[in-house]
Amino acid sequence: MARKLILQEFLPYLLNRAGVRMGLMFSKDIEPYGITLPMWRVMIELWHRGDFRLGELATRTDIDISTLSRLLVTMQRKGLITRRRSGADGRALSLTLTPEGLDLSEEIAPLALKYEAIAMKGMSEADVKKLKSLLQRVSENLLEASAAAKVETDEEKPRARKRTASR
Amino acid sequence: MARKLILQEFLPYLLNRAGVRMGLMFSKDIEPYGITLPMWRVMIELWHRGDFRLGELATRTDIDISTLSRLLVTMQRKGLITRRRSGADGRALSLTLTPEGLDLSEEIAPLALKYEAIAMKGMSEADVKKLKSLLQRVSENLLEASAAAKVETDEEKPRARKRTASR
DNA sequence: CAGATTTAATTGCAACTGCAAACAAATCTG
DNA sequence: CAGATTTGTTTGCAGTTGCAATTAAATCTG
Repeated sequence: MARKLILQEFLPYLLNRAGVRMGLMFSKDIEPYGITLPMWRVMIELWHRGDFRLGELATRTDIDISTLSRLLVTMQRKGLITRRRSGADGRALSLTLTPEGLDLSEEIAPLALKYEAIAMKGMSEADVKKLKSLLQRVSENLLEASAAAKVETDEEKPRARKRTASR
Repeated sequence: MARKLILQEFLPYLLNRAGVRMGLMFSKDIEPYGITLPMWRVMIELWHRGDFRLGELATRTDIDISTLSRLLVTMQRKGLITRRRSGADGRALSLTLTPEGLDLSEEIAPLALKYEAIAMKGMSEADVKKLKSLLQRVSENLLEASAAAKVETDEEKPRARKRTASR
C-alpha cells in the first residue's frame, strides 16, 4: 500500500515557505522607506552592477518584464533610478541607480543583516555556510532546469520561419 | 574603510531568490490543472489535516486573510473544497477538501517530487537532509521573530480598553 | 537599400492582492 | 439579559501582476 506523501517535508514546500515568509517580513520592514520588495530586488541588482537593460533585469530579479517596465517608471519618478535610452541600441533602456537610490540602498542594507541574524538563530557558522552554498546550488539547478524547459517549449512551437526555410 | 556589502551572499536574498524561483516554476507546471500556487498551498494544508478555519489557514499558508477569503470562494466553485459555517461557532468557517479536491491533490503531488529532484541535483543525500532541516529551522526562526514583533506592535497601540480598566 | 523579420520595451486588460472598513456572531459586564 | 466589546469573516477600493497585443528600433535578405 502506498505511503501517503507528506508534502510538508519536501524541498519545494520548505523552500517556498521559508522564502515567502522571509519576503513578507522583509517587505514590512522596508515599507517605512517607501520601498517595496520588488523595488528592493531591483536596487540590489543595480547596486551590485550598474547599467542593466530591462530584459536582463527582468531575468535577474524574476520579475515579469511588463511588471518591471511599470515598476521602473515608478522608481524613476521616486528618483531612485535613471531610465534612459541606451546609446548603442535605440530600443534598449540603460538602467542605473541614482545617488539618492544608492544612499537609500546603503540605508536599507543593514536590514538584510538583521534578517540574516534572525534566520541563523541557533545555527553554527558551519551550518550557515552550508545552507548558503546549498541554496545557491538549488537556485542554479532551478535556473538550469527552467532554461532547458524553455528550449523544449520553443522547439514545440516552431514559430515564424524564414520564407526560404519552409518546405 | 568599510567593505561593501555583497547582498547577494546574504541569507534573505538567497532564500527569497530560491523560494521565488521554485514558486514560479511550480506555478507554471500546475497551471494545466487549473490550479494556482496559492490554491495549491491551501490544498496541501487541507490535505494534511482537514477542517481548518479561515484564520488558521491564512496563518499556515501566509496568505492574507481577505485574499484567502475570496480564493476559497473560487475553490469552492471549482468543487475543490467545502466551505460551511462551523457548528460550534457560527462565525467560523469549517474548510475541508472535497473528494475531487483530494483526487486532484494526489494527481499534483508527484510534481513536488519532480521539483525536489531538480533542486537536489548534484547534492548528496546528507546534503539534502541537512538542507531540509536547516530550512525548517529558518522557517521556525522567522515565525518566532514575527510573533515577537507582533506582540511589540500590539503593545504600542494599546487599542480599545475596557471602560473599567482605564485610568 | 526596401521589405520582412527579429528584438526590446510598453500598454490594454482582466485577475489578484492587501489594507481598512463593514458586518455578524459570540462573549463579557454590570 | 441588554449593551459594549471582541473575534471571525467578507467587502470596497486602489494598486499590482502577468499575459497578449502593440509599438518601435535594429538586423537580415535578396
